[in-house]
Amino acid sequence: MSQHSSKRATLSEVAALAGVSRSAVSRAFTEGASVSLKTRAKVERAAQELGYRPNVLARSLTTRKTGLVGLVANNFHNPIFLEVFDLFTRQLQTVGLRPLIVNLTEETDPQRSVQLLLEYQVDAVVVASSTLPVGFADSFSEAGISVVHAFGRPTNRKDINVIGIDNIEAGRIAARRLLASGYSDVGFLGGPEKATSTRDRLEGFLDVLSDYPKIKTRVHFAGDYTFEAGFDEMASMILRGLSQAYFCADDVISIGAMSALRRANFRIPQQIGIIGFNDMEMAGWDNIRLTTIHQPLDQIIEESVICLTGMLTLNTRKTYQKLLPCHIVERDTLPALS
Amino acid sequence: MSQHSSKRATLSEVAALAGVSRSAVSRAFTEGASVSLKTRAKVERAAQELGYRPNVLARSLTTRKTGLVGLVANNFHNPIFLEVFDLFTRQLQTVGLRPLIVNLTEETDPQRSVQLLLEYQVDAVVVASSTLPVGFADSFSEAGISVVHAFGRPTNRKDINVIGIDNIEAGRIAARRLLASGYSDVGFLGGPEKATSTRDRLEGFLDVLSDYPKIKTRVHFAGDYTFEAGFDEMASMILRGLSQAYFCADDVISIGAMSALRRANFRIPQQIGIIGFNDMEMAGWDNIRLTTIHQPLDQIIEESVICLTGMLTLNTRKTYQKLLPCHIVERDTLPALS
DNA sequence: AAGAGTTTTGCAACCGGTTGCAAAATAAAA
DNA sequence: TTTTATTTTGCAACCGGTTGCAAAACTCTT
Repeated sequence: MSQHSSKRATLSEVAALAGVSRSAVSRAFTEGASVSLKTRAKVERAAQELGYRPNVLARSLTTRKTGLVGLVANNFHNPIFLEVFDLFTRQLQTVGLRPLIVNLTEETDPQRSVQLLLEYQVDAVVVASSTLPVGFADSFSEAGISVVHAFGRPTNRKDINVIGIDNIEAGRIAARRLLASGYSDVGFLGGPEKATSTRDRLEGFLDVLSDYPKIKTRVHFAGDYTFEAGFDEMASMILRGLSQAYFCADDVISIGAMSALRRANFRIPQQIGIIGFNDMEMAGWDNIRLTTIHQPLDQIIEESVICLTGMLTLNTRKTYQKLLPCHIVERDTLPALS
Repeated sequence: MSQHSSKRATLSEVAALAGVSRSAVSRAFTEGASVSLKTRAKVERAAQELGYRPNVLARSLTTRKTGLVGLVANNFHNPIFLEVFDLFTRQLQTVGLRPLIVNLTEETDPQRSVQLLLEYQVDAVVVASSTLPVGFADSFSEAGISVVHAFGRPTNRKDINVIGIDNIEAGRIAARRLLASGYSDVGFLGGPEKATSTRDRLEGFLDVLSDYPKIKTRVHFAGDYTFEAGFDEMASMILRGLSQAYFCADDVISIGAMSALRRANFRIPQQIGIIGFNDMEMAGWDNIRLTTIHQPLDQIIEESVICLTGMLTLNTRKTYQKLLPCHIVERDTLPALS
C-alpha cells in the first residue's frame, strides 16, 4: 500500500521505518549487493509502505552512470525518422537506457547542445543523421563523451563509432539496376548537395555509369530531404527535359518527384522510371509501391545500441565502424526485370 | 581554451584554480546570485580553462528541479506523431526543459514507466496520446507528478491538465460538411473502437445525423490508426457495400481507405467522398490533397508547454483544461461547395 | 577616523544516494 | 564449547553541487 504524501520518500526514511541503517537500504536496492534475506524483506516492506523509489540521479553522483543517452537528430520532417525514433527508443529502453532527445534546428546552436548533454551527464550520445556537418559528432568525443554516429560516414578518427551503410555501394546498386532495365539516359536526384549521404550515393552512381560513356547522365539536387523539395525540383526538371529514369536518393524525395511527374501526366514506370532510397514504411503503401533500395534500419539501430552498451559496460575504447549491406526491393516504379 | 582530461572538471577544482570558495563558484553559475564582478571574472576564467560545466543532476539534488519532462507516447506509427515530436521537443527546449521519451509499447508495463519517470525525478509528465486507456495519466498524478494530457479528453479529476480538441464537435463538423454536399448515405470509419478520440468523434457525427432520419448512416472501425488498418477495413467494406461518402477519423486511415478505393477503381470524390481528420503535413501533398479537419497541433503543444511551465515556476495547482477549435481545410477529396 | 548600512564571502550543513572498511553476527570446523 | 572462516552490518566519508547565516569587506555618512 504505497502512500502518497506530496513529498517523496527518501532512503533515510525507509531506513528509519525498517529499523536498519541507510547502507542496508541502499544495498537492498542494489543488484548483487551483500544483504541478508531478512533485512531485504524488512526494507522492501518499508519501501512499499512509503512508496519509495530510489533517486537515480543522486545515485549517479557516485556511480557515474546516469543511464541517459543523448539522441541528437535534425531530420524531424522525413517520415522515416519516426521509424528511427521508434526503434531507438525501444532498443534503448530494453537495455535500461533513457533517450534524451535533442532536436537540432537551424536556431539551436550545436555547441550549446554539446554543453547541454555534458551538463546532464549523459553516458553516451547517438547522433542519428546523415546530413549533419562532418565533424559534428567529433565535438562530443572531444568533450569526452562516447559517441556513435548512426547513418554516418566512416572516418579515420579513432574515437568515433560509425554504424551505417555503404552509400557509395548503394549508388552503384541503383545505377546497375537502371542499366539492367536498358535505359540510355538516366538521372540522379539527390538531397542537399552538401550532405555526405547524397554525395556518396552520387559518387557510386557515377562510378558505375562512367564505364558506359554512351549513356547520358544528368545530376540534380533537391535542397532538402522533403516532399516539397522533390516535387519542386522535378517540376523544374520537367521543363528542362527529362531522362528516362531517375535514382532519387531518398524515398520522400521520390514521392514528391513522382507526384510532380504524375501531375504533368507522365506515367510511371512506363514513361519514367523511379528508384528511391530508404524503403520507409510508406514506400510499401498500396498507393505508392515505390521500387527502392532498402536500408536496414533495424539492424543499424540494433548494432548502434549494442555498440553503445559495449562501450558502457566493459568500457573498451575500441572503435566500431560497420557498414551494413543494402538491397533493392522491387515494386512498381521500375519496369519488372524479365 | 578548454582542456579535456578524461575526467570532467568539478566545482572544487574550479574554486581551487580561481582561488575562491566553492560557494563563490556555485554563485557565479547561478542566475541572480550575490557575486562581485571581480570574483565572477576569476571564476569564469578558471572555468573556461578547465572546460567546466556544472553538473545539472547534482544541482537538482538541492534545487529539486531537474529540468526533465517525461514525454509519454504510444503512437510511433502515425506520421503525425513526428510533427508532434518535433513541436514538443522544440518548445520544451526553448523553455529550458529536456524531454525524456517513453515509448509505450505492448510489451512495456505502463506502471513500470511511471516508476521509471519517478526515479528520474522528472519535473512533470506530458502524456501525448488520444488512445491511451482513460486513467493512465492519473497514475502519474497519483504518484505526485504534475501531468498534462495532450490530445486528451476532459475529465473531472482536478489534478489532470488536459489540452486537446473537442472531438465531439469535430464529429459534428464532419457530419455537417457531408450534409452540405447533399449526400444521403454516409459512413464513419473510425480508429480503434475503444479509443476515446474515435468514440467522441463518432458521437458528434451521429449526434448531427440523428436529426436527419432519412439519411442512411453506417459505422465501421479500423483496428488501428494506420494505413494498413484503413486499407483493410475499406477493402472489406467495398465487398459489403458502400456509402457515398465517409468521415475517416484520422488522415492516415483516410489515405489507406482511399488507396483501397482507388485500387477498386472508384473515383474520388466523384464516386466516393472522403473527409479525414488531423490535417497532417502529408494531407497537403500534391498526390493526396485530402480534405480534412485541421487539428491545431502547434497550438495544442504550445499551450501544453505553457501549462507545464506555469505549474513549474509558480507552482499553482489550478487545473488547466482547454479544448481548442478545429476547422475544415478543403482540398480535393470532397466535391467543392458551390 | 569612526560608525552605520550594504554587499560579498566562506563555513558548514545538507540534498539522496554509494561504498571501503572494520566490527558484529552468524555459520562451520575442531 | 571454543576457534576460525564467512557473511552481514553500520559508520563515516564521499559524489558535485546549493544555501542560510554570520563574519568580512566594502561603501557612504557624519
